[in-house]
Amino acid sequence: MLKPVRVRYAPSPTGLPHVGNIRTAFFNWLFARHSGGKFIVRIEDTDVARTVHGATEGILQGLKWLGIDWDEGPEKGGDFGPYFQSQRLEIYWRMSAQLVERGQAYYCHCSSERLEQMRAMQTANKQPTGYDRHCRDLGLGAAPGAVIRFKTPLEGSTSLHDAIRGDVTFENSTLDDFVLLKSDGYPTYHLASIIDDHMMQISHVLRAEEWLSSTPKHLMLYNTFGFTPPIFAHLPIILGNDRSKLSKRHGAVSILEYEEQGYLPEAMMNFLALLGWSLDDKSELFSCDELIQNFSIERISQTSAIFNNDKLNWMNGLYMRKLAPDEFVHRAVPFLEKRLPPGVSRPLNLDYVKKVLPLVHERVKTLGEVASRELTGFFFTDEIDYALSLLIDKHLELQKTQEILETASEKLSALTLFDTAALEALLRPLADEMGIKAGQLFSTLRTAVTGLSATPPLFQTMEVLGKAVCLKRIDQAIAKIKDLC
RNA sequence: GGCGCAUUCGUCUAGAGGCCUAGGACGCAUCCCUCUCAAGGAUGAGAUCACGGGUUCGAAUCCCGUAUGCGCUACCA
Repeated sequence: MLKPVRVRYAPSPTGLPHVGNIRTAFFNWLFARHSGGKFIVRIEDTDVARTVHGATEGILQGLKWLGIDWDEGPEKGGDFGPYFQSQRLEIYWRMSAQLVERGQAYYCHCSSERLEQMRAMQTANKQPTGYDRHCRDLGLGAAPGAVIRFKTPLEGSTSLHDAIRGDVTFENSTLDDFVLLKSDGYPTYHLASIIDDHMMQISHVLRAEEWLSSTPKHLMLYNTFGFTPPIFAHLPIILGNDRSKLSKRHGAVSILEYEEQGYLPEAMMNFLALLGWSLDDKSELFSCDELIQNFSIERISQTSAIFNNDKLNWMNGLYMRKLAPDEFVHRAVPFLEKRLPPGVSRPLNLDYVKKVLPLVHERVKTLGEVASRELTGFFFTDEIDYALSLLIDKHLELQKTQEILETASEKLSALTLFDTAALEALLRPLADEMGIKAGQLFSTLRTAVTGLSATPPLFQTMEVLGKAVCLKRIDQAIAKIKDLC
């Protein structure tokens, strides 16, 4: 009979939720949802020294932001708790003591100094590093500073069948007597995860490839405890653009940073899914439901993937453009409120914002950009600042530019209805009348009114800015030219 | 040093012996659209499938070796 699917995401709270880490969580979640199983979150807070305050909250927030919910775990409980390993210490003590009693593990009194020296010697002699089993047969008892080590078989080999990589075999002789219980009373990953995975009835372990090498240790433990091991699937690692493991120096690595920058969770989800998984040779865009429906371990790739920010940006832009106008406004407003310069009065005028945002909707790659100086700054700040050279068309004289602005100002003031249609009807012929190209007129006005050379369409921009602001800025541009003379 | 995993366009990938003169996507280039920027449309450049041997009538696909990359080699996970 097939065991019900129960998978877990077991982060250790030692920092912000890394995208690679979250991707592992995501694949576990997809697999659980696809197969109607349970997704469990278990916090592996066994490294007291490296534990970062607030890290658990950050990890959970990252999951929530993406829409990854869990069936058992922190904030939720469940029938197999507690879901923090720091609250399960008695279990690990009992289990490791049991192994010592049975002669399958032993107390080791070696000091860290001795261990360091030993390792230094081994490295110097180009010997494989590893514990020399000094205490293995000494029959030592518990003592302050002692650890419990596993009695790794000296001979034979351990094989596993990985769902992604196939059969992998390790010679037992290459494995040392690893620590199960540390001297501070906390278990190592090896001990704790095996016990918990068993007790929580985990059916499949999908974890990052860096764990592949220690899987034989885990298998040995399953074996000596008499537990049935789960199915293992070791996921490819996510790399930075220089092919090394993705880390801080590659830029944003925390899922929370992406949230702050204004990436859409649905886009991030789609992008992450494609990092190590694919459906076929065509499909790229998947909704969450489609991912759940189509996900399978068999289609996970074996090769590590570089996190390609360009593609993420493209995909995010795509999802942004697919947002209904109202939805876009709804999601963008918080970013505007937060990121616009302090000089802009709050709360923002929502009616005005609703007119501005459609103009940048298809131009923006992230929600955060919505508040960028280049894109919308001129809509919100009173003063715009730009170099005079930007105002003067390459093919026009300073004098001519001034003339253009003055004429435009005059005509514009006479306009009663200041909307896109009226502006176009007025300005297009004006270029002809003045003997210049429409593009020259428009770009001169664009700079005067926005301070930028690239903006949304001029007439719409001017309509949103309004007659008063446009005239004021054109006059300021004229003054700017006069100042120079 | 030891052990393990991997190796298809710059990047993400399709490919499970003949459908591959290797397909898609991002990025890039050119053109179209156009008041600028985007968006959109079209076209194109870009991979002797890491290399070398086999197996086979036939290999990107199977086997072996080499190289390279990555991971592990902690009282970290």
